[in-house]
Amino acid sequence: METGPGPAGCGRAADEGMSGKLMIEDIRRDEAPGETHSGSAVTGGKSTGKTGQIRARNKARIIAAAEEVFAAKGYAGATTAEIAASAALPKANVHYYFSTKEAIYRAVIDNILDLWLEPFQRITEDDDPAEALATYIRTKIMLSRDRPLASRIYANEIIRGAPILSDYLQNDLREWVAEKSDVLRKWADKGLMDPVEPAHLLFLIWASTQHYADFQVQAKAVLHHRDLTEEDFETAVTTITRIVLKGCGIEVS
Amino acid sequence: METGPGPAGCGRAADEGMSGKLMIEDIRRDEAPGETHSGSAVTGGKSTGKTGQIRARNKARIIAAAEEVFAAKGYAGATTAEIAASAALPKANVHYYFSTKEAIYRAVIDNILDLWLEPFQRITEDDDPAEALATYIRTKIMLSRDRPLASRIYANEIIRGAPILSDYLQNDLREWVAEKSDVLRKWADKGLMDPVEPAHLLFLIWASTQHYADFQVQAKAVLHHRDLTEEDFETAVTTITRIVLKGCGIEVS
DNA sequence: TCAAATTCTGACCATTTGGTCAACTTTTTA
DNA sequence: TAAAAAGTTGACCAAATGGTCAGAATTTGA
Repeated sequence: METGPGPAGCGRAADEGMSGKLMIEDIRRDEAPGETHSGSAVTGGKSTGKTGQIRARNKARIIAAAEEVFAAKGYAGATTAEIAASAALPKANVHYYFSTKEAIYRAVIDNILDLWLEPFQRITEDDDPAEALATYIRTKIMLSRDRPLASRIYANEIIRGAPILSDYLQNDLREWVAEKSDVLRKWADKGLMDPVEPAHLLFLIWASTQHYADFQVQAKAVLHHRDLTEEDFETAVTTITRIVLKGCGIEVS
Repeated sequence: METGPGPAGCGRAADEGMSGKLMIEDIRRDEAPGETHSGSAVTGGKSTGKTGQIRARNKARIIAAAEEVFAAKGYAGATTAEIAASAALPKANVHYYFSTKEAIYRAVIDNILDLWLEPFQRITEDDDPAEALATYIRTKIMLSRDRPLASRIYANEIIRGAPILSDYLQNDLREWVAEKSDVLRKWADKGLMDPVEPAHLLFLIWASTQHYADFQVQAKAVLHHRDLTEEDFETAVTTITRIVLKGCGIEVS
């Protein structure tokens, strides 16, 4: 029997001060011994207080290292030893900051979520559809370019059935999609675009943009055997944007 | 150090008679003891000859069971014990047919590849763009509906960097995409569609159709908490088809 | 400056896991 | 029908892995 991250549950974290940037309930749970410092897992960076300096720095290092390992090997395939090695820390030291492998994983995922929804939030009814969608698509592609590991980890989590993100999917994401769907419907009502099934349009955009991170080796192999270039990403933006806008009957002003 | 499937290499299999349906080089490699029977791993099914009856049946059972486990847990997360349990066979019996976990995995992947490229091959220059693309999109969505596990395993393999499929990506897939790109360009030349970057268009179609298998829990959570219905898939087909065709400036006759 | 708090780490351990094996049973073949 | 071939399986093993811990080293605060 797999020991993996228990099927959701996500006990609310009553822990550290986590700069409340995030409305999403904090996935984080059991950390290490005496957590009494300031600054979030990574965001905090150089933190403010004098204490927790080392702590914040090391946790960030571990999370960064873990991101690489989890992205390449998946949850089960990642070993704490490899994460430790990648962070250039003794394994026991890693366990000083994160009591379990799952805790590391949660921290990594937690870290990714802001990144994921922020560009999404910016779309509002008053925006110009063409510009709003174009910007959204571009932002998503750039995220695939700049944070491919984050994208892969997210993809992996969802493919596995979202063992620790099911709460997030069913609450936060669901709600936000409902909101944005409203926006899209309003645009359609105003005659600014065709009445396209909103959620499915969003799926199409997510899928086709994240593809460049998740399926990077495939794109690479198919396009020219070499690493994707700036130009590739630019072409991706152009192609997807054009198809989506024209496909939805959106006039480009 | 991970023991995972070695980075490609894919030694050509000189083994069993594999009904040569597939041009793709057989991934399969080390099987069990005395392989001298007929019928492919699964396709063969009830096979023809008298011998190999049990063998074919059991291998198919193991592969089917393994598909479930690999899809849910990923390569590393899957255990031979769980695969055996899922196939309702003793672990030692599984190892009688497949000497290693990697061998099982290769058989599973091998089995998926036909499935993957067959609908793709049907697109030719003489087809009507609208109809050809519509059919392709529909077929892909139906594949996501009917074989979600296969899709997830493939996605997982690519996300991990295609450790055993890199040969396939760089040869077969690459070549086929080049061919189909030609078709798309010809269509554009004939004025049947806009000159869209072919490979990126294909990426968009692949990504947005496979999304319904790979990100099924997400789609489920976002749409209505329940399993995707026939109608959901139908809406997906309609939405994607409309956007792609209109977006590429393809007239629907 | 010195005690308390925090951080660091090598050694260690229980469990899991992929894989082996020899004895046994069933099926095939002649 | 009997020997050969194929299939079955419980018991076992070495390696890998997540996690613990006690003591040493360093940093912090008064």
